[in-house]
Parts: sequence; C-alpha cells; structure tokens
Amino acid sequence: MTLRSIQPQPCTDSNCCAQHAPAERVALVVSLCGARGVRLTARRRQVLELLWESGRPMGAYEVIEVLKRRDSRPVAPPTVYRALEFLMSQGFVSKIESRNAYVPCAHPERRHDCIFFICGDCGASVELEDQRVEQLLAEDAANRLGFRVTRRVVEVEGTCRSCIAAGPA
Amino acid sequence: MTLRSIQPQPCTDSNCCAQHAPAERVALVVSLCGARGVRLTARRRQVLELLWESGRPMGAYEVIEVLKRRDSRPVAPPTVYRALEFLMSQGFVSKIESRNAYVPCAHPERRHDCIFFICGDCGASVELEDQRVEQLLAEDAANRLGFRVTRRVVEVEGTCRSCIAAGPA
DNA sequence: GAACGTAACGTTATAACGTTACATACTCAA
DNA sequence: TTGAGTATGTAACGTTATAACGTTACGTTC
Repeated sequence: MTLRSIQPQPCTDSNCCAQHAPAERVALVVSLCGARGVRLTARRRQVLELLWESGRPMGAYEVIEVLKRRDSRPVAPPTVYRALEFLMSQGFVSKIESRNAYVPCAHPERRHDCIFFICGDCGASVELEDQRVEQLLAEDAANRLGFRVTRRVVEVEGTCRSCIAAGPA
Repeated sequence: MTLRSIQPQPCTDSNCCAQHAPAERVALVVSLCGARGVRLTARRRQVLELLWESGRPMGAYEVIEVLKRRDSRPVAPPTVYRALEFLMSQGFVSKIESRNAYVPCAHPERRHDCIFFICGDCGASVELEDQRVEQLLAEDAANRLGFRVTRRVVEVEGTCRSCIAAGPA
C-alpha cells in the first residue's frame, strides 16, 4: 500500500489518546503541506516517519543515529535540527522540554499546545488536550499577572497504565 | 544586618507572586536545613544566594561564570550541578525545563510543583500555584489514562506586564 | 533551455548543557 | 582520633544545539 493510497482520517476526538496509524498520520501531513504550500522534502518526511514509527519520544541524536544506519552515510546534526524545526513550526512535531525529545503530533491539523504524559519507566508519551487547563492558565496569566501567553508547556511525568500493571521493576 | 538576625516570615499566600526579600528567603532556607538535618554548605548557600540576587532564571553556566568572578578561581560544572541538585532535592530551587535555567523557589517550606510564567522579552519568571490546574491534570491522568503522576512541569511563555507596558521592542 | 533567485541541505566548527570517574578533604560521632 | 560517610575538586567526556558558510536542488522567468 503506497502512502498516496492512504486516506487521511480527520480526528475530532481530543480524547483519542493518540491512537493513530503512523502511515495514515504521515499521509495527513503530506496533504496538509500541499494545502499550506510548504514543502515536505524527503529529509523532513523521513524524520517525521521515523518519529511515528518509533512510538516514543526520540532525542535528536537518536534520530541522527537511525538515519545514519538507514542511509549508511553521515547525517549531520544541523540537517536533523532543521527538519525538526520545520516540523515543529508546522505543528507536526512537538518537543518534550523536560526530556529534550521530540514526538510526532497526533493532530497535526489542529494548532494547539497539548499536555504530555510521559512514563518514566517505559519512556512512552501520550498527548491530551484539555481546554479547561488552557483556560485556567490563561486566567491566571491575565488576572493575576497581566501576562500575555504565547506558548504553554505542560508535561506530566509518572507511570503509565501498562507499567503500573507490570508492577514495580 | 547579618543573615542570622533576619527572621524568616512564613508566607501562606500562594497568590503572592513571589514578592520576597532574598535575604529573608535565604534565612528561611537556613532554618529549614537545620530542621531537616541536611547541610546547607557554603557552596550550596552561595549558589542559592546568587539565584535569589539575580532576580531571573540563570543557566548553570551563568552561575559558574559569576562564581568564578567572585572567587577569582575556577568553579567547575559538577560543583555547581551538585549544588543545584541538592537545592532542587530540598525544594529550594526549581528548574525551568524549557530554558535549562534555575530559579529559587518562592516558598521553600512547601513541597509543590508550581506554574512558571516566563517573559520572553526580559527573561523574568514568576511562580504561581493553582490547585485547580493540579486537580485537572490529576483527573486527566487518572480517568483518561490510568496514569500515576509523580511530577508536573507547567511553564507558560509570553510577555510580562512590564514588557507589555514598555511596548513592542 | 539558460540564467536567476530562493529554499533546503551539507560540512565544519563551536557553543551550551550535563555527567562520570576518581582522588581529596571535611565532618561528626564512636 | 580515627574511621565511615558526606561533600568537594578536577579532569575528561558525553549530549544537545547552533553558527557560519558553501553547495545543491528546484521552481520561475525570460
């Protein structure tokens, strides 16, 4: 099945816990780039696919390592950082600040800051949206501080359901 | 006025926007260390005082630079990182993950994750507490994900009141 | 289809941030 | 006062990110 034959499925469920097929999400990004008139070059797409395939946050140098092995030729840091920068600027990828790691955005069609829940045991992360949290932060900023918000970083660390079930290591 | 002569003032106002006198906050930490039986060594205290005096988040290497100038002899990264680690473990200092920077905690006597509002223009940060945000994040974690929370990172970036008043640069 | 302009990429070097390993010194209690 | 535990100093290293600059790819215009 080629990428082009995959129909991207818009997802309007902000509570979906990011259960999406990687290839379908990449196809969605391809179509979004077309609509926006920006270029998803081979490198950029390669990085995005890698993040989707990985299933958990990846460091920039981890990305570099994998690309090197696949290409069997050097891929330098700036190349990967530029790809990540593009993907983030378009809302296709987010950075998890507390880990210096990058994850593909479950809903690239929506512009939003989301909340990341990161498992300290297995390293997996899940993104959620919660308008109420955004609302409270906006209120605190405006009413208590007279502060204008441009970006929100909300990262919750802990233990995911699977790791809790698996018991203490 | 010596540090010992300063009486730490407990602050129970989580809405105080961190308006505290540095020396008084350091004195509070001194007394907390005594009560907890942990050692606020000269280095640790020096780093804490520096953060309080600075008035805005400092990078670890910025701390190193200032200490070097004051001591007029080298202060190596591990020394500072260890001091920061101790101060964070005791809740006297917090790290702003999105900046790789450190700030003294306005309420070292309370164990809590707080919300940081960071001005992108002047670099200042203010900490607030908001139980409602913590509550929502805990609910999302438990109900939607079955996730056990150990730490919350909430950082809001934007423009502070003063910089808004000063107008666009 | 040649020349041009821009965006993307490659290469090298370096800045910024953080850790490991190990030797030395200090502290406190037995 | 001596030994165990804690803290510090020092050097080397590892990781993350960016600056600076040249080259390639690609669409556009003539």
